[in-house]
Amino acid sequence: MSKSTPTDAELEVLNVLWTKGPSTVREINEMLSREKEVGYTTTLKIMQIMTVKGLLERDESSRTHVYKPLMKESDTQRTMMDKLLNSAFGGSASKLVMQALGNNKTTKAELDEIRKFLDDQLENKKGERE
Amino acid sequence: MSKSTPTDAELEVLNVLWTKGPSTVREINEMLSREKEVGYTTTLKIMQIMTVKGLLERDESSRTHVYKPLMKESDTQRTMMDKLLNSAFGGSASKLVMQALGNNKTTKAELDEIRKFLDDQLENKKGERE
DNA sequence: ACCTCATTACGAAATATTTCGTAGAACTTC
DNA sequence: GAAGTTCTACGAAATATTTCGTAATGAGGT
Repeated sequence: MSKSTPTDAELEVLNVLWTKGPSTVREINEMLSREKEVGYTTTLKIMQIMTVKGLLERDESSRTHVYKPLMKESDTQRTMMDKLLNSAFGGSASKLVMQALGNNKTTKAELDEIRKFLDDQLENKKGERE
Repeated sequence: MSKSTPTDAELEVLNVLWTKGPSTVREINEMLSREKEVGYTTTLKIMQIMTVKGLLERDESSRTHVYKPLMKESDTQRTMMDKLLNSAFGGSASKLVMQALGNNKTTKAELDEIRKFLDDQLENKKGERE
Protein backbone atom coordinates (compact mmCIF):
# COMPACT_ATOMS: atom_id res chain seq x y z
CA MET A 1 0.00 0.00 0.00
CA SER A 2 1.51 3.27 -1.09
CA LYS A 3 0.70 6.71 0.24
CA SER A 4 -2.18 8.53 -1.30
CA THR A 5 -2.11 12.17 -2.23
CA PRO A 6 -4.79 14.57 -1.04
CA THR A 7 -7.32 15.78 -3.57
CA ASP A 8 -7.31 19.38 -4.76
CA ALA A 9 -9.99 20.47 -2.33
CA GLU A 10 -8.24 18.67 0.50
CA LEU A 11 -4.96 20.31 -0.31
CA GLU A 12 -6.52 23.75 -0.10
CA VAL A 13 -7.70 22.96 3.39
CA LEU A 14 -4.31 21.59 4.37
CA ASN A 15 -2.54 24.70 3.11
CA VAL A 16 -4.57 26.86 5.42
CA LEU A 17 -3.99 24.56 8.37
CA TRP A 18 -0.26 24.43 7.76
CA THR A 19 0.08 28.19 7.68
CA LYS A 20 -2.52 29.20 10.25
CA GLY A 21 -2.32 26.27 12.61
CA PRO A 22 -5.30 24.38 14.08
CA SER A 23 -8.52 26.00 12.94
CA THR A 24 -12.27 25.75 12.90
CA VAL A 25 -14.33 25.07 9.82
CA ARG A 26 -15.41 28.69 9.78
CA GLU A 27 -11.85 29.95 9.82
CA ILE A 28 -10.86 27.66 7.00
CA ASN A 29 -13.92 28.57 5.03
CA GLU A 30 -13.23 32.26 5.41
CA MET A 31 -9.69 31.85 4.14
CA LEU A 32 -10.83 29.80 1.17
CA SER A 33 -13.55 32.33 0.42
CA ARG A 34 -10.92 34.94 -0.30
CA GLU A 35 -9.88 32.96 -3.32
CA LYS A 36 -13.16 31.58 -4.57
CA GLU A 37 -16.80 31.22 -3.70
CA VAL A 38 -17.30 28.18 -1.50
CA GLY A 39 -20.21 27.26 0.77
CA TYR A 40 -19.70 26.69 4.47
CA THR A 41 -21.14 23.19 4.43
CA THR A 42 -18.96 22.32 1.48
CA THR A 43 -15.86 23.08 3.51
CA LEU A 44 -17.36 21.29 6.50
CA LYS A 45 -18.02 18.17 4.46
CA ILE A 46 -14.54 18.10 2.99
CA MET A 47 -13.02 18.38 6.44
CA GLN A 48 -15.29 15.70 7.85
CA ILE A 49 -14.24 13.36 5.06
CA MET A 50 -10.60 14.20 5.64
CA THR A 51 -11.08 13.27 9.28
CA VAL A 52 -12.51 9.90 8.34
CA LYS A 53 -9.62 9.36 5.92
CA GLY A 54 -7.17 10.12 8.67
CA LEU A 55 -5.85 13.32 7.14
CA LEU A 56 -7.13 15.49 9.96
CA GLU A 57 -7.77 15.12 13.63
CA ARG A 58 -10.34 17.13 15.47
CA ASP A 59 -10.79 18.37 18.98
CA GLU A 60 -14.45 18.04 19.88
CA SER A 61 -14.15 19.29 23.44
CA SER A 62 -15.90 22.51 22.56
CA ARG A 63 -18.97 22.65 20.40
CA THR A 64 -17.03 24.31 17.63
CA HIS A 65 -14.57 21.63 16.59
CA VAL A 66 -10.94 22.49 16.01
CA TYR A 67 -9.11 20.62 13.29
CA LYS A 68 -5.45 20.00 12.76
CA PRO A 69 -3.52 18.11 10.09
CA LEU A 70 -2.05 14.72 10.88
CA MET A 71 0.63 14.89 8.25
CA LYS A 72 3.53 17.26 8.02
CA GLU A 73 3.57 19.67 5.13
CA SER A 74 6.96 18.42 4.02
CA ASP A 75 5.83 14.78 4.02
CA THR A 76 2.85 15.61 1.89
CA GLN A 77 4.99 17.66 -0.44
CA ARG A 78 7.33 14.75 -0.83
CA THR A 79 4.53 12.31 -1.54
CA MET A 80 3.10 14.60 -4.18
CA MET A 81 6.51 15.21 -5.66
CA ASP A 82 7.16 11.51 -5.92
CA LYS A 83 3.88 10.99 -7.66
CA LEU A 84 4.61 13.69 -10.21
CA LEU A 85 8.13 12.41 -10.62
CA ASN A 86 6.96 8.94 -11.48
CA SER A 87 3.86 9.78 -13.46
CA ALA A 88 5.23 12.59 -15.60
CA PHE A 89 9.02 12.57 -15.44
CA GLY A 90 9.83 8.90 -15.64
CA GLY A 91 11.45 9.10 -12.23
CA SER A 92 14.15 11.53 -13.30
CA ALA A 93 14.60 14.13 -10.59
CA SER A 94 17.03 16.12 -12.67
CA LYS A 95 14.56 16.54 -15.53
CA LEU A 96 11.99 17.70 -13.06
CA VAL A 97 14.32 20.15 -11.42
CA MET A 98 15.41 21.61 -14.70
CA GLN A 99 11.83 21.95 -15.77
CA ALA A 100 11.10 23.76 -12.51
CA LEU A 101 13.96 26.17 -12.94
CA GLY A 102 13.82 26.40 -16.70
CA ASN A 103 12.26 29.28 -18.53
CA ASN A 104 10.52 30.72 -15.54
CA LYS A 105 10.99 33.56 -13.19
CA THR A 106 13.02 32.00 -10.42
CA THR A 107 14.89 34.80 -8.73
CA LYS A 108 18.65 34.98 -8.45
CA ALA A 109 18.31 34.67 -4.69
CA GLU A 110 16.47 31.41 -5.10
CA LEU A 111 19.00 30.09 -7.56
CA ASP A 112 21.80 30.93 -5.16
CA GLU A 113 19.99 29.16 -2.38
CA ILE A 114 19.54 26.07 -4.49
CA ARG A 115 23.16 26.10 -5.49
CA LYS A 116 24.20 26.19 -1.88
CA PHE A 117 21.91 23.29 -1.15
CA LEU A 118 23.31 21.43 -4.12
CA ASP A 119 26.86 21.89 -2.96
CA ASP A 120 25.92 20.38 0.38
CA GLN A 121 24.38 17.42 -1.34
CA LEU A 122 27.48 16.91 -3.43
CA GLU A 123 29.65 17.20 -0.37
CA ASN A 124 27.73 14.34 1.18
CA LYS A 125 28.44 12.19 -1.84
CA LYS A 126 32.18 12.69 -1.56
CA GLY A 127 33.24 9.14 -0.98
CA GLU A 128 30.92 7.64 -3.54
CA ARG A 129 31.62 6.04 -6.86
CA GLU A 130 31.69 8.54 -9.71
CA MET B 1 -8.07 30.53 -18.67
CA SER B 2 -5.24 28.33 -17.49
CA LYS B 3 -4.11 25.05 -19.00
CA SER B 4 -5.62 21.88 -17.68
CA THR B 5 -3.59 18.87 -16.69
CA PRO B 6 -4.30 15.39 -18.01
CA THR B 7 -5.87 12.87 -15.66
CA ASP B 8 -3.88 9.91 -14.39
CA ALA B 9 -5.23 7.53 -17.00
CA GLU B 10 -4.61 10.07 -19.73
CA LEU B 11 -1.07 10.62 -18.62
CA GLU B 12 -0.34 6.92 -18.86
CA VAL B 13 -1.46 6.96 -22.46
CA LEU B 14 0.58 10.05 -23.20
CA ASN B 15 3.71 8.52 -21.71
CA VAL B 16 3.50 5.64 -24.13
CA LEU B 17 2.87 7.92 -27.08
CA TRP B 18 5.77 10.17 -26.16
CA THR B 19 8.22 7.31 -25.95
CA LYS B 20 6.88 5.04 -28.69
CA GLY B 21 5.55 7.62 -31.12
CA PRO B 22 2.16 7.47 -32.88
CA SER B 23 0.38 4.25 -31.96
CA THR B 24 -2.82 2.29 -32.23
CA VAL B 25 -5.13 1.56 -29.35
CA ARG B 26 -3.91 -2.01 -29.28
CA GLU B 27 -0.29 -0.98 -29.03
CA ILE B 28 -1.03 1.41 -26.20
CA ASN B 29 -3.16 -1.16 -24.44
CA GLU B 30 -0.43 -3.76 -24.67
CA MET B 31 2.10 -1.41 -23.13
CA LEU B 32 -0.24 -0.48 -20.32
CA SER B 33 -1.04 -4.12 -19.71
CA ARG B 34 2.54 -4.75 -18.72
CA GLU B 35 2.00 -2.60 -15.67
CA LYS B 36 -1.56 -3.40 -14.71
CA GLU B 37 -4.65 -5.19 -15.88
CA VAL B 38 -6.64 -2.96 -18.19
CA GLY B 39 -9.34 -3.83 -20.71
CA TYR B 40 -8.99 -2.99 -24.36
CA THR B 41 -12.17 -0.97 -24.54
CA THR B 42 -11.14 0.94 -21.46
CA THR B 43 -8.02 2.16 -23.21
CA LEU B 44 -10.02 2.82 -26.35
CA LYS B 45 -12.53 4.92 -24.46
CA ILE B 46 -9.87 6.98 -22.72
CA MET B 47 -8.19 7.69 -26.04
CA GLN B 48 -11.47 8.62 -27.70
CA ILE B 49 -12.20 11.06 -24.91
CA MET B 50 -8.71 12.49 -25.17
CA THR B 51 -9.32 13.05 -28.85
CA VAL B 52 -12.52 14.96 -28.12
CA LYS B 53 -10.67 17.00 -25.49
CA GLY B 54 -8.03 17.88 -28.01
CA LEU B 55 -5.23 16.00 -26.29
CA LEU B 56 -4.79 13.54 -29.14
CA GLU B 57 -5.24 13.58 -32.87
CA ARG B 58 -6.00 10.49 -34.87
CA ASP B 59 -5.37 9.33 -38.37
CA GLU B 60 -8.46 7.49 -39.56
CA SER B 61 -7.23 6.72 -43.03
CA SER B 62 -6.87 3.06 -42.22
CA ARG B 63 -9.45 1.18 -40.30
CA THR B 64 -7.12 0.85 -37.36
CA HIS B 65 -6.75 4.41 -36.19
CA VAL B 66 -3.36 5.81 -35.32
CA TYR B 67 -3.17 8.31 -32.50
CA LYS B 68 -0.59 10.92 -31.69
CA PRO B 69 -0.34 13.50 -28.92
CA LEU B 70 -1.04 17.14 -29.70
CA MET B 71 1.05 18.50 -26.85
CA LYS B 72 4.75 18.20 -26.32
CA GLU B 73 5.93 16.20 -23.37
CA SER B 74 7.88 19.16 -22.01
CA ASP B 75 4.89 21.49 -22.21
CA THR B 76 2.76 19.02 -20.31
CA GLN B 77 5.49 18.50 -17.76
CA ARG B 78 5.70 22.24 -17.25
CA THR B 79 1.96 22.59 -16.83
CA MET B 80 1.90 19.82 -14.27
CA MET B 81 4.90 21.25 -12.51
CA ASP B 82 3.27 24.65 -12.27
CA LYS B 83 0.17 23.11 -10.83
CA LEU B 84 2.12 21.27 -8.16
CA LEU B 85 4.21 24.36 -7.48
CA ASN B 86 1.18 26.49 -6.82
CA SER B 87 -1.01 23.95 -5.09
CA ALA B 88 1.54 22.39 -2.77
CA PHE B 89 4.62 24.60 -2.60
CA GLY B 90 3.14 28.07 -2.43
CA GLY B 91 4.84 28.93 -5.70
CA SER B 92 8.35 28.48 -4.34
CA ALA B 93 10.45 26.69 -6.92
CA SER B 94 13.39 26.43 -4.58
CA LYS B 95 11.38 24.58 -1.94
CA LEU B 96 10.17 22.20 -4.58
CA VAL B 97 13.63 21.60 -5.94
CA MET B 98 15.08 20.96 -2.55
CA GLN B 99 12.29 18.57 -1.78
CA ALA B 100 13.02 16.76 -5.04
CA LEU B 101 16.71 16.44 -4.29
CA GLY B 102 16.42 16.14 -0.56
CA ASN B 103 16.67 12.84 1.22
CA ASN B 104 16.37 10.71 -1.86
CA LYS B 105 18.65 8.78 -4.07
CA THR B 106 19.58 11.28 -6.71
CA THR B 107 22.88 10.16 -8.19
CA LYS B 108 26.03 12.24 -8.19
CA ALA B 109 25.86 12.37 -11.96
CA GLU B 110 22.43 13.91 -11.78
CA LEU B 111 23.50 16.40 -9.17
CA ASP B 112 26.44 17.42 -11.32
CA GLU B 113 24.17 17.86 -14.28
CA ILE B 114 21.82 20.05 -12.31
CA ARG B 115 24.68 22.13 -11.00
CA LYS B 116 25.85 22.75 -14.53
CA PHE B 117 22.37 23.78 -15.51
CA LEU B 118 22.16 26.03 -12.49
CA ASP B 119 25.40 27.77 -13.37
CA ASP B 120 24.01 28.54 -16.80
CA GLN B 121 20.90 29.98 -15.27
CA LEU B 122 22.94 32.17 -12.94
CA GLU B 123 25.10 33.30 -15.82
CA ASN B 124 21.98 34.53 -17.57
CA LYS B 125 21.07 36.59 -14.55
CA LYS B 126 24.41 38.41 -14.51
CA GLY B 127 23.22 41.95 -15.05
CA GLU B 128 20.30 41.70 -12.69
CA ARG B 129 19.72 43.34 -9.36
CA GLU B 130 20.97 41.29 -6.42
C1' DA C 1 -21.43 -15.54 -49.58
C1' DC C 2 -20.24 -17.01 -44.90
C1' DC C 3 -17.59 -17.19 -40.85
C1' DT C 4 -14.22 -15.36 -37.82
C1' DC C 5 -11.64 -11.89 -35.82
C1' DA C 6 -10.19 -7.17 -34.78
C1' DT C 7 -11.76 -2.75 -34.50
C1' DT C 8 -14.67 1.31 -33.40
C1' DA C 9 -18.89 3.44 -31.40
C1' DC C 10 -21.90 3.94 -27.80
C1' DG C 11 -24.03 3.79 -23.52
C1' DA C 12 -24.00 2.95 -19.00
C1' DA C 13 -22.27 1.30 -14.59
C1' DA C 14 -18.80 2.01 -11.02
C1' DT C 15 -16.00 4.96 -8.50
C1' DA C 16 -14.23 9.34 -6.81
C1' DT C 17 -14.76 14.09 -5.84
C1' DT C 18 -17.18 18.30 -4.97
C1' DT C 19 -21.12 20.78 -3.80
C1' DC C 20 -24.92 21.99 -1.05
C1' DG C 21 -29.73 21.67 1.21
C1' DT C 22 -32.07 20.44 5.27
C1' DA C 23 -32.58 19.01 9.91
C1' DG C 24 -31.57 19.13 14.49
C1' DA C 25 -28.56 20.30 18.46
C1' DA C 26 -26.29 23.86 21.17
C1' DC C 27 -25.55 28.46 22.34
C1' DT C 28 -27.06 33.72 22.70
C1' DT C 29 -29.93 37.33 23.26
C1' DC C 30 -33.76 39.56 24.46
C1' DG D 1 -38.05 30.51 27.48
C1' DA D 2 -38.84 31.97 22.73
C1' DA D 3 -36.48 33.56 18.76
C1' DG D 4 -32.62 33.82 16.25
C1' DT D 5 -27.87 32.28 15.26
C1' DT D 6 -24.14 28.96 14.69
C1' DC D 7 -22.75 24.69 14.42
C1' DT D 8 -22.57 19.54 13.13
C1' DA D 9 -24.56 15.47 10.83
C1' DC D 10 -26.37 13.43 7.00
C1' DG D 11 -27.93 12.45 2.58
C1' DA D 12 -28.03 13.31 -1.94
C1' DA D 13 -27.24 15.75 -6.23
C1' DA D 14 -23.73 17.27 -9.52
C1' DT D 15 -19.56 16.54 -11.73
C1' DA D 16 -15.45 14.03 -13.17
C1' DT D 17 -13.07 9.90 -14.06
C1' DT D 18 -12.52 5.08 -15.00
C1' DT D 19 -14.19 0.81 -16.40
C1' DC D 20 -16.38 -2.32 -19.39
C1' DG D 21 -20.29 -4.79 -22.01
C1' DT D 22 -22.62 -4.96 -26.31
C1' DA D 23 -23.45 -3.93 -30.95
C1' DA D 24 -22.15 -2.55 -35.44
C1' DT D 25 -18.68 -2.38 -38.92
C1' DG D 26 -14.98 -3.78 -41.85
C1' DA D 27 -11.30 -7.01 -43.43
C1' DG D 28 -9.54 -11.48 -44.50
C1' DG D 29 -9.80 -16.14 -45.36
C1' DT D 30 -12.35 -20.36 -47.03
